[in-house]
Amino acid sequence: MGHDPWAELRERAEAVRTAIEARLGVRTHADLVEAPEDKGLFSLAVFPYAKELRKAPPAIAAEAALVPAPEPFAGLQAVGGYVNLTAEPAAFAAHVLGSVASLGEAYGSSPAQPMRILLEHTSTNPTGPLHVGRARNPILADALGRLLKMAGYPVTREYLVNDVGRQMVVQYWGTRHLTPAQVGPPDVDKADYRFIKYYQKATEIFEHDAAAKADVAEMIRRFELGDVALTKDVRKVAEEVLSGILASLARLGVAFDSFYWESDSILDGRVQEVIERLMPLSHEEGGSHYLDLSSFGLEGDAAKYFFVRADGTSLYTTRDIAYHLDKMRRCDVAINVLGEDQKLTFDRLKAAFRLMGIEWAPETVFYAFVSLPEGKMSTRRGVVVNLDDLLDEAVARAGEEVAKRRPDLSEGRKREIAEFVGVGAVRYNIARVQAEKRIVFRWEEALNFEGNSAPFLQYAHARACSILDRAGPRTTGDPRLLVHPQEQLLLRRIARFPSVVRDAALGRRVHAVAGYAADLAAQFNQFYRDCPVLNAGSEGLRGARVELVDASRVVLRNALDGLGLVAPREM
RNA sequence: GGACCCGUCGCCUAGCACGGAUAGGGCUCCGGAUUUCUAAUCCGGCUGUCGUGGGUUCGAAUCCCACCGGGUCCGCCA
Repeated sequence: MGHDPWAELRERAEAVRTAIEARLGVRTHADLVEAPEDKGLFSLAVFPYAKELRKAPPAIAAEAALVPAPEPFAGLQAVGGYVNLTAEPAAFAAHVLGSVASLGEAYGSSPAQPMRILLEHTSTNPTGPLHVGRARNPILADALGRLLKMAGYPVTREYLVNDVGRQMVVQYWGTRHLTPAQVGPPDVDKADYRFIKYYQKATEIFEHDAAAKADVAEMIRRFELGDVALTKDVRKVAEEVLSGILASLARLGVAFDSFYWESDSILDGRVQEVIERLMPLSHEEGGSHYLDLSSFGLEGDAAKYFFVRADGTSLYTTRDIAYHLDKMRRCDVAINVLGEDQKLTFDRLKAAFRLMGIEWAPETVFYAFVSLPEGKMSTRRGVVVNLDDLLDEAVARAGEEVAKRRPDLSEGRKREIAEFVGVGAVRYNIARVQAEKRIVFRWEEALNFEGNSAPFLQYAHARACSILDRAGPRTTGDPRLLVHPQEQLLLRRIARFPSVVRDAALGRRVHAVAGYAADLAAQFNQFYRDCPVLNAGSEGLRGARVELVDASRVVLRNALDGLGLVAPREM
């Protein structure tokens, strides 16, 4: 029994299609599609054959329906201009549950693939706390990483730490010249909140203090000319802030396998190597150098890719190239998850690679921004919702719900449930939307606990666990008894899971799994309503339903896990 | 100005790369369901010019063209 029952069914259905086309004697090819649920598993629209056969589609469908169909199909039905391939319910149930049983807890995952994937995401500048606008990056990317792993690919999740540049130096200058009293108390006693106060105060001071401004300008100059001690000191500040950011991400369930520090690439000479390599390809303008990318579909300023200033110092573009050359050595496929504001930047990077004669290029997944009803989030204008605030609020709200629903539980247990419900609600609400669609952040939507939400999925999982707890030791059931319409609909969803995961991973479409999971949970709830498990009519049916609930539990758990959500035993 | 992205019930959203059967969900609102496995559930009802106009096709939310509205970018910043 294979790992992917749906793919196997589709393969058999494709063979039926081939047989139909042979019987009709057509050269025209028609596509097999998944059928509407009340019409079978797959269906074939015969309209494309009509022209070649010069016959009416219903007549063609009737002729096509005479072709025999293999197990577990029941046969072909002609309906108008369509031929539908229906499943024989008992055989279908046995087929699906057999597949699940063969993989057990790992059902949904595909065989290991050799292609190494390096997934870079978040990589937000280590100057302060993460806000909700940026939080879409880790939520989306972490789920993508989980789904890729489930689809069989070895994935390394990497954070590019930009501990280089003027912004970092300004912040460092603040920590050296300003006192905690001057910058004021942070909103939260956490490194990312503490250090951003220095950055904010420093930029404020430069507006009216010319001496201070000159001082930091001098520091930036020293930094850019390669002052090693200064570079290392600045990095220490970045490390502190990063620890705060990582703590927030950890609460979301997001972790990294590696970190790439930009300062390292400068100190160990990798950036200098890139400059030397680009020089022969470059044009010079006032002592600085750039690549001309105008033959790659770029126009105007966008076509001038400056990589070294007149004083010989590097630009972020140079370090970007150094970074991606390094990445290229460490993986087969590099995926970067980025805000849509980075689109042109990456077009330029890819063009630069081609100019260098490099065939390889990183792949990009872009997402649109999360904005507030009043407009764009802006740290400078103070119009932001920090990720930590959102999580705190979500968990507090979840806590109220738990207190209402489960007064029987201990305080500690209630807190645990509130945590995964609140955090899950936030993750799900962002993961469920197509990346390229912009999201307007509204509290009432982000904290939705019913309908299409994480708690809805988690609840279905807890329900399944509860039934299994009460069911006691497993008895052998007969899967061929699972012919109730709700059972068949549930089995159909379970069957599709491995394909859904693979398609989502390969298409980099995380939201597809969110939609699938919600659909699965809804169907499980309908099955729950119509099909008693513990009090099923016979031992054989009871055993089979217990097995179906267990299969549902595995799929719900793995779907939740793929989205980075906790699958609770109770809530 | 140019490039790229988005535009589907009152609100949010799926479907669009591979065109097919009455365009699925969720929220809101109204009305129901609990001697049975967790009611964060389920059922019923209301709600749609798929931005607009053309084109291709037996068939268009889906493909093509134009336009409208919104977003993002076009630094020797990162």
